[in-house]
Amino acid sequence: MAEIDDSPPRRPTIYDLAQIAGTSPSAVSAVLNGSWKKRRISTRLAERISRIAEEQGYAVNLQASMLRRERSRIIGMIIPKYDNRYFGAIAEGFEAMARERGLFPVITCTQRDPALEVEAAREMMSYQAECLIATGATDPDRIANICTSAGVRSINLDLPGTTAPSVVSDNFQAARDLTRFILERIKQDFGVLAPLYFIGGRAQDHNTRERLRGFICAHEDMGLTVPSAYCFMHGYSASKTEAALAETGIDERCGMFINSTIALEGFVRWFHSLAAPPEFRFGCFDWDPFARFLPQNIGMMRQDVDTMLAKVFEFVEHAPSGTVNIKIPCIFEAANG
Amino acid sequence: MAEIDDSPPRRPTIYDLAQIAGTSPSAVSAVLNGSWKKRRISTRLAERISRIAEEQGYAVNLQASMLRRERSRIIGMIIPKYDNRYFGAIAEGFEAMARERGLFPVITCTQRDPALEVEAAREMMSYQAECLIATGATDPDRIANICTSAGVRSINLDLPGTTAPSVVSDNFQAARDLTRFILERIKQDFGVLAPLYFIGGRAQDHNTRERLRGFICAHEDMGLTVPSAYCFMHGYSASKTEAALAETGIDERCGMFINSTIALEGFVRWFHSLAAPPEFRFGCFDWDPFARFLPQNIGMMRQDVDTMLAKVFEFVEHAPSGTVNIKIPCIFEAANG
DNA sequence: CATGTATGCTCAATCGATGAAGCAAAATTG
DNA sequence: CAATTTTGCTTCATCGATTGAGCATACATG
Repeated sequence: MAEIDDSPPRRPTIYDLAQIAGTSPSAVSAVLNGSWKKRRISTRLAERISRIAEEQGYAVNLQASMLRRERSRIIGMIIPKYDNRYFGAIAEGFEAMARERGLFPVITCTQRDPALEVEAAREMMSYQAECLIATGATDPDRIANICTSAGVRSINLDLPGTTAPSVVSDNFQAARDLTRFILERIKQDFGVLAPLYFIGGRAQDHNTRERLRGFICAHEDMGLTVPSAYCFMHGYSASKTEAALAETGIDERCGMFINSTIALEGFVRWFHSLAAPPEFRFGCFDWDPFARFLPQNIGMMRQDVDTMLAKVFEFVEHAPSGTVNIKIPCIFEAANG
Repeated sequence: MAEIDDSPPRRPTIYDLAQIAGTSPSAVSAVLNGSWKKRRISTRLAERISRIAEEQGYAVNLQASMLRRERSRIIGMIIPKYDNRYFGAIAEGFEAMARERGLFPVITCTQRDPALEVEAAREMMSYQAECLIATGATDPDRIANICTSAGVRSINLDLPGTTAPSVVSDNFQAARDLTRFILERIKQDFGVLAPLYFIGGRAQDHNTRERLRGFICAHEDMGLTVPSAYCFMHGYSASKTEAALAETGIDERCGMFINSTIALEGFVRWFHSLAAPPEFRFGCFDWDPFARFLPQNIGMMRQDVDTMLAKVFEFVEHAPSGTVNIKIPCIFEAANG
């Protein structure tokens, strides 16, 4: 069948609209970007142009517009994963808050891969992002340097850096509180006061270190010492956590501090693979709506995403002077497990 | 303190690099975008320019580059939420597969808000996206029209439309299988063959309708009729599902088909709010690593995200002729609950 | 009626990268 | 050695929107 070449009704430009309206491209531009009042275009012409733009299905070419303008209004974010509620909430909240402020959010997920993080940061620079939020970056200062040398501001979220302002959870305090809660609970339920296991995270990771510090501190508060063999830090991986637990004999009737929901996935997989699942009590740093109801779960430490993002956007609007590292308290939620 | 104005080491352009290298902007451009072999630039000059670009921290201005080029290589996706594993996996997989193919993925989350969906689609057009994937759109044809009138291809994912090619789960078959599995299980565990409750989703929603059809069909297969009062479809909202369940008296020892993880959130909240939680068996359409281990959960129907995305990218590369609607089988995973 | 000012537009340069066309010098060929 | 080809670059128009400057015309003022 012979096709008629109606194929490329190419996206209309302001030149096309100007032609149709019998006016100049600059009038069209002014009308469509809202500067027409200031540029003394008559209401009559403005309405006509708007109507024609509508009819023609005109959409501004942001590439051209941003090239000419000084500001792109793009705000970038890199984030490790979308596989848990914490990062999911950060991504959703970030988009919503950016839009509220008339900014264009662009998020890229970097799989905790340092090379991808760097690549993504460079990509954001190329998009002329005005500001980049580095969430949970493996090397925040590296990202901050990339931004600085492009004249772009950056803010660290979740994991702090030393070059750019940072907004993180108060990991130490929250871990200390959660640990105390678990210790008290095993004493109450099992009648023993014994050290907990610490499961998940990376030993080099700032947040893990802070939480481990709070964990150990809460033990000391109660006169306990944590044997180093009680700490399982095999990265943010369910499978590695599961494998590590499977290799070790863990006593019945003890307590565990699970350092992330991803580690919790490994933990529950291991737990349910056991022929005779033992009695435990665990608490988890980070929140999940289903994990809440898992048997033996006694509480989750939920990070306060809304407050963290509010702080981030404060910094977006007024860059703080000097190196700041804001710590946001977490919200403890007793579980029903 | 008097600040020295070293402030704007403005982002260097190819003109700046050309100046430094004592060459022309087009040579710089050719070297930096890889077309220099073809444009007969000497290796010597190419190396010098590359070094200078490196030193100066040059990053191409994609706005300018894309304006000039014919192709943007941007591929857009709109997605409702990031609050469950299904959409999370889609987002992560989409980004990875797009990058593998040398495309720039841009994802926007639209909160199941039809107005936001339209706004986001228009924004993608303005970014000169070459293709838009509409995931779980409330009105896929609306989005497809916006794309078509901008000369952009679109593909529906998760929810089908009539104008653009669609890739969805085989909701009917998977719902039928899941329903049969639950029915058999309650017969085995409770010794009764009784209709199940259907919980979650929207009655107007295509996927819900298909699943309901499979649900009813599986009942008929076993000689059962589903009372209409057994269906609770209060949207994709945990709170509304919870509230609806709280208002109704549901018998002990029965089975339920939960139509999404978000409905499951409402269900478990309701369940755990009861003074004396009754004996149930439930299965859930969609998968979650923790929900898997919830007591009384007997199985989850996991959507095959990798296969769905593979199909989507097939369509991205070779647009299918005519209206196609590909149905991808789901993967049943028996639960340990 | 000359002068001033407000109105309603248009012109043209510009943002940074790209690539077709062109040009000079070097290398090859007959 | 003249003619041709190859090499290695540069020039310049272009993508679409923006915006400072400018230019008629209409209107108001002294």
